[in-house]
Amino acid sequence: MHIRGRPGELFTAYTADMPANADLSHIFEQMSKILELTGANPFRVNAHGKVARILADLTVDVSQLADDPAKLTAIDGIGEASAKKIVEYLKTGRVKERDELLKEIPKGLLEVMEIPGLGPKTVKLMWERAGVTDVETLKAKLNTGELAQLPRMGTKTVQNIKESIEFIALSGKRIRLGEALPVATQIVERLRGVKGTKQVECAGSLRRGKETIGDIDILASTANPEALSRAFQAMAGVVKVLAAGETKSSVRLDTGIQVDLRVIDEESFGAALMYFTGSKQHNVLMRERAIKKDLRLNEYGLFADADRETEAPQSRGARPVAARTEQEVFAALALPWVPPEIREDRGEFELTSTPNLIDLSDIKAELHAHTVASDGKMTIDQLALEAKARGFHTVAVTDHSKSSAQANGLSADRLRDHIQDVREANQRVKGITILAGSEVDILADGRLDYDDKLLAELDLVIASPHSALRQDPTAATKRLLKAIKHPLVHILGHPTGRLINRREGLQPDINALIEAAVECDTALEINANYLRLDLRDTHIRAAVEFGALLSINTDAHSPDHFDFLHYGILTARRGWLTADRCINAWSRQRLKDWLKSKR
DNA sequence: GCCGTTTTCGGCCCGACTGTTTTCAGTCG
Repeated sequence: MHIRGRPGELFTAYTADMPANADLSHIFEQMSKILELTGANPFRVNAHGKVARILADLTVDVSQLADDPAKLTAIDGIGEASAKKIVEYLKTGRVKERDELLKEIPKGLLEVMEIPGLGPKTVKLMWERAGVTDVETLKAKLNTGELAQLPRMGTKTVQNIKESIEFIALSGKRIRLGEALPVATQIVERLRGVKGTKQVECAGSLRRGKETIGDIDILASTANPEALSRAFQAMAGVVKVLAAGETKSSVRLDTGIQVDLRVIDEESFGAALMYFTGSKQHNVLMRERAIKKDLRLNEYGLFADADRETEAPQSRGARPVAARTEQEVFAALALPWVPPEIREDRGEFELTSTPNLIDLSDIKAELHAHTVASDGKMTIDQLALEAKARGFHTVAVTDHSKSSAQANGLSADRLRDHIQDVREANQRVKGITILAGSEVDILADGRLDYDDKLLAELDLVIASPHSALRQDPTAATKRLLKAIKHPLVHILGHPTGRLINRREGLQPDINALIEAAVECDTALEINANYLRLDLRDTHIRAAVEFGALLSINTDAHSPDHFDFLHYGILTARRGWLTADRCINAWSRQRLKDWLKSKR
């Protein structure tokens, strides 16, 4: 899935908020599930699931591609049949095949399939042989003992299903990056302290820096696997041990987070780290790549043995071609080392060298921070000293504007005084440049919250949406475009206003915003607060592709919020951002010149 | 259903763990 073009046309395609994309993705996902349940060809099931994923990742509105089916089939993974269904949906609002499929099963069964431990085979069996049609009938029949009569259905399985139902009722949602990473770091530290332990690393979607994660994956090598597994299962917060094998243990914490530990030989640590880091789709392509080279890739290494009829090579004592480090394995497959954050099957297999993605140490300026003047906890001086302690050359004071009354936004008069205070602080505090800025509300119609005369007095203007976050996409696009094109605006702050797991936010035509941002030399923010991560990874990728400037900011309200930068960096890396496109990584002078160019 | 630097047909990634079995199916990642 890698197509280039201009914004608004076909181009590398990555996620989006277009309703048609989301609807179609859901439809294909549903068809995949029903096909699986009715025992269709697994590859057909998989193909539908893949189309669902592609549609969810697309940044262009799929309806813009539908005038010519060739544009659709040009996308890797979408063939004639899927293209037809997409076109059918856009024309009629339905997909006939999906309607037919829905008639084949009780709708509640799809929900039953979501229960951990229950797959298509079991659900089908329970439906056909015990009359289970939804979660409610399942619950009832679990209690009557009726289900235990089914083949391969013992008391343990029944108990596990009961517990799984309770569990999804309690948690359900994926955990945010900023909530999972501190937990994982603590576990990794703890396991590193266990005697005999050699290496412990985080893998999975957490290592890839995804905005939300399903569970925490940890990899370790040790001279004493039993001790490590015991220590893992005995950790504070463990409420249930879900699995406890020789190489894999799995526990659930009181917070509802599931943590998996894999114990791996030192010799195959790299291969295993790669394998358990994923993504799934990236791994599939890596293994296919191995097969094409007459090699076989698994979590034990890359082996010179493509014969899948035989016993696994590691079981026969075969020596791997590469296994100890990820670098070795990538190199043996004629690939540069790919940073974990971009292992998503979004074009990484076309790389000829490791991209120089932005790093935490590149960031030299914080351009979005609040003080006690609005809703922050720091004084101007405290903010400046914290930024200085983080090694920054510049910090901007950007308190809220008057319409953000809930955040004690500054009236025009208060802002004038505040600017003066910042100027004085800039004289007083040595070793850092303090900019007088404002996070100005973008009103629902796109007007800004201060007049131009006042805005012109500021060194830096971030314009952000804070209200009317449910307006329709067309209005949202118009509103944000107006802010981007405003000659006094430097940065568009948290463009969609989304809150992960809590609020969808605006759904503007992101490509239109990017195009305008490039044209007007306005930077788009990557808000590093883990609740926001706005822009999101796929939007960043599109912005990077079209040469927009980006600004990674923590939106700090207190000193510890500076730590959010890590999440912003991970997200930026997922969007393939390099330091030269990020204004926070520029030198003091270059940044100053750029800010001046808008005055 | 999708795809093609040996293919328009015949393939499609790989292994661990659990619970039920007595040799393995189902699920998961």
